[in-house]
Amino acid sequence: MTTVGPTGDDLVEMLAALANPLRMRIVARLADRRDYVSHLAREIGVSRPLLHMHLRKLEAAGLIVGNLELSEDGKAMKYYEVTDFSLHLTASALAEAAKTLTPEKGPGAEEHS
Amino acid sequence: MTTVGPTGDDLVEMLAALANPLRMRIVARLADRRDYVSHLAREIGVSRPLLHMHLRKLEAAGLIVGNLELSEDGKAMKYYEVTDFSLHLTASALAEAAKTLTPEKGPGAEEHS
DNA sequence: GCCATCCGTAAAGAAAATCTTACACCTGAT
DNA sequence: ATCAGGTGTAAGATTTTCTTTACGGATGGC
Repeated sequence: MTTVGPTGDDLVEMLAALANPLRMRIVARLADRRDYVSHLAREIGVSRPLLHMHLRKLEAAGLIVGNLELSEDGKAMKYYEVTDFSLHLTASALAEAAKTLTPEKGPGAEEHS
Repeated sequence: MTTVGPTGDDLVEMLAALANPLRMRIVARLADRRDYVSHLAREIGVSRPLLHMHLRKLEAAGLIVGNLELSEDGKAMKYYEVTDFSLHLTASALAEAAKTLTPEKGPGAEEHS
């Protein structure tokens, strides 16, 4: 059985994206229905710049996707929606992912010539 | 179907604990076999105080547990091992968890008497 | 006594994440 | 022209997380 899943680094990024109350709420809202930035900001009660930042992080992790659309009255609106992610986290799954983590930036242990 | 799972806040804590390369490696090691602090620190190549801090975070999240034991030669050694956690992360699972998140510390929206 | 192993923590510095405020741009309606 | 609504981003203050360095205490063997 080789489910492959995301690399260790990608997994860390996804987990980091979800490990925040505000972002968890954002995902929850978008899971119910897609929405555009300004409206979502009002719904959740956050400033637009702040929401923008969190959306970027969620999108970078591949948990949501946004695309710019034009409303009938010509306004440019960016709609976000969740992707079909599904992560099963167990100790062994983590062990598997850990194998593909970028090696830590050590103090440059000298490689002999 | 009511799988209940952890509360939103607990889930955030667990995800935050796992969303770190070093801690992911720690869990990976402990998933293979339990170990005590000093040895684990040498294996992973980290200072003991640093490892200690990460272990605390993982334990606080309920992902690992440690207990102090006495080796034959009388040394006190703290052994850590992983717990049987299992988290299934999907958009709807997140939406469910988000319902039990602690309300944000708002600027104290006045409660009318 | 002195050294080696184990345990822990406190204090201070470096780095990263979070949040606010302010700005700039575009479109349609008044 | 001005306003209302949408978009985005940049700079700075604040907070949290990560990391190092320096301590302290306990045990057993030389």
